Amino acid sequence: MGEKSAQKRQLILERARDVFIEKGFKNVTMKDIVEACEISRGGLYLYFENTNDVFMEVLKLEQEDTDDSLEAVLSEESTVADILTLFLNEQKREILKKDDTLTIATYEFFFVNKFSKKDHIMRKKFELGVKLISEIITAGVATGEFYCENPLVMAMNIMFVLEGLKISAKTIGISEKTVDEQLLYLLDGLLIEEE
Amino acid sequence: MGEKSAQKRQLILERARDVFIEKGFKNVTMKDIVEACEISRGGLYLYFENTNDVFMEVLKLEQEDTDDSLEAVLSEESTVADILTLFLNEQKREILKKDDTLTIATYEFFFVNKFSKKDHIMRKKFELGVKLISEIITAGVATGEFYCENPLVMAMNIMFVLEGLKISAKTIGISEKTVDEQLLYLLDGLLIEEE
Amino acid sequence: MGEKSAQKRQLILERARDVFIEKGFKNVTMKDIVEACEISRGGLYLYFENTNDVFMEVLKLEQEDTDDSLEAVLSEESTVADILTLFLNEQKREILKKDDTLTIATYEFFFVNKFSKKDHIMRKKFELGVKLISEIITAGVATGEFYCENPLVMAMNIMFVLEGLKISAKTIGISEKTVDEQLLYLLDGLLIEEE
Amino acid sequence: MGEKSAQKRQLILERARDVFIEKGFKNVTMKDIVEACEISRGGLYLYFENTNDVFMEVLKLEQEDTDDSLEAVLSEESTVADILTLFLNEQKREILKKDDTLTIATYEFFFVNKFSKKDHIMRKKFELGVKLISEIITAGVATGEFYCENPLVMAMNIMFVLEGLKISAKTIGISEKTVDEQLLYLLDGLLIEEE
DNA sequence: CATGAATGAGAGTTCATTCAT
DNA sequence: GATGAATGAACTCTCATTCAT
Repeated sequence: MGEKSAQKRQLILERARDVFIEKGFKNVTMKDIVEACEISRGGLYLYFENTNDVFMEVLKLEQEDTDDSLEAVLSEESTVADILTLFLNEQKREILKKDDTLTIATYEFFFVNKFSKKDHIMRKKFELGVKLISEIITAGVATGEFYCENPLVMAMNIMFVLEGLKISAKTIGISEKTVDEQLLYLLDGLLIEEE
Repeated sequence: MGEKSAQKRQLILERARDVFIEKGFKNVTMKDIVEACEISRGGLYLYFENTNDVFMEVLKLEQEDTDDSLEAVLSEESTVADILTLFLNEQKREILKKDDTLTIATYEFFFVNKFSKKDHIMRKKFELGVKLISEIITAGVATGEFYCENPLVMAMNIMFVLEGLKISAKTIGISEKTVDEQLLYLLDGLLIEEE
Repeated sequence: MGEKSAQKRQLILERARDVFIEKGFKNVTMKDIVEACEISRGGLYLYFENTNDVFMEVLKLEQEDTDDSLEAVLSEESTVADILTLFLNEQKREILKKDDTLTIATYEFFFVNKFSKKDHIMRKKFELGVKLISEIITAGVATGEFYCENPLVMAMNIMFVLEGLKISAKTIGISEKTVDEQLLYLLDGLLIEEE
Repeated sequence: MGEKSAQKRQLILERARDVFIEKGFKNVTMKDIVEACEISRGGLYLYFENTNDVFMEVLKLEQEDTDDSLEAVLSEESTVADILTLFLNEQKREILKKDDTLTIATYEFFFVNKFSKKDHIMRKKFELGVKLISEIITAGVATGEFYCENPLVMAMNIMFVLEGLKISAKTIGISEKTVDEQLLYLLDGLLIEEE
């Protein structure tokens, strides 16, 4: 694929991303993407086989961006409590974001498409989150900022709560207050109680 | 609608339930339901307007069943810890159930269909769970079995974890061990630590 | 058919008439009529085979009413010019009536259904009109009120103008002023010019 | 839409015209047109949205043809009486044409579809007729061939008679003799009576 | 007579996918 | 590579009509 094609591919993915954000995954047709890209009907098929294919690639790009922003968080020097707060705030933003998320599309996609653990982008993201949090916790325990008996289980717990908040936000709806309450509750569970 | 029609309606809902379990929500067409029910194309429309309509009714039935089984749990006399364990085990079963859940269909349905808080079946179910758990906790605190500063927030926390486990089971996959770990973690957070 | 059935039949025709007025002929389904009559689906078929059948009967009733009102016009003693004016005003009302006419339904019906001259209700109505007008003209000529060389051709001419106005009102739309202008023009063609 | 598509569009309109002539407007389905054109079900939708859309375009083409033939009539040099006769004969032909007219379809179409005066093709055609006739009359009055006090009203009168004849031909049926009689009557009303 | 559930044909419409240019 | 016309499968939905009760 030449330089030019790569550019076109990129363009398609950007436009397709908007479509998935707007309509979720299952509601998006190849026609929708074609129209959003101002490309020819047959043209799209030169780059992607079907909406699954397109969405996978959109997701990969997305992941790269997330990784970058994660790194940014970690590169800042601060106390572990601060880092965790930063991370949780980032999550809060994503949970409450209304019209600019691939969340719904992503869920819909992985309901239907099954992958091996190795190739499972969503799973990887989850595991990365667990790893990050457990490392923060471990570090916090070391500095005496946190108290935690089993950092891994706790990290997973935090991730499940976040996941629970995310899906609830997209289904039953959730207030900012509730999110704050929950994040605070998580943090409180870690902090050494000062008596 | 006479007695007989009511029976047929019931039959349709049962068969439709199976279809939704198998295919989720978005993938189900009126044709699918017609075929599962061995009725005529037009026949289905005598009872339901569209798949939304059918699914709503399936969900209502489902809810009634859940309510009944919840009552069963509560009617048994036992310690609050036992009741909570019972409840969590029930949830565990639902989380790990493979091919007999409306979970995916339900998520798909509520991604797309928005309701007022009042009419939101899924939300009601969530709130019922919160209420149940917080009552158990409060009771447990009274008997001295549990320790908890804010039962409501904790109850919500438990529900979000459960929700997180449920969605994760249907997307990234989850092992029984992980579920057990998390449920135990929740329970541990409540029990008075014996030193 | 017993007394009771005759009543029901009558009711159906009245309700069906409203439906035809509202929707024309081609747009009306048996279902529409059933719903307007609050009768059972199969019930309608006990009285009428199809919408054609229903409409024919509606039209017959309608015709009887028209005949009665025509008679009323003629029974009043007055000059022929007055009678003609009365008749034309009656026509004007029908031409300009907006939402209470079978006009469109009637046209639609006779576009599709062909009858022998003998059974052609619409044709009979036309011929009745011609007969009436030509008699009035002849009478007017006798009294010296009118001038006319060929009353029959003129009567037909008047009927065609009326027909033209009626169809135009329902297709391209027509103002009251235009109708008045035309009716006056017709009358003027008959009156002896006073110099 | 390229050259080729334009050709196909044209083909569709021609075939569709035949269908409308045969079945009127309301009876024609997209399927009918598809079958008449030997294209695929979806193919037709590339060019037209629905039967309304198709019919509108058929009508526009038709109108262009009429305009051309009108011009032809006017370009011939002759007395105004001759021109009027020519015009009326053209109308006569259209009134009596049996199986090659869009008349019924057109009426059915405009019964149901309402337009603003500006966009009303049928109305425009009517107004064009009025204009043409009134110009002929005015010219005739100038040359002394005709006598007429109000050319516009008379022109409209002639158009309404023609309209009445047309609709009557399609509903109650009408003989050539009757048409001739009426056209002669119209002409006589214009000619200076030689005493 | 009367009901209304049930059937099945048929119309509308949308798209994934192909293919000649 | 790129285009976009064309196809045909699949779905939704509506009714005329029948028939057991």
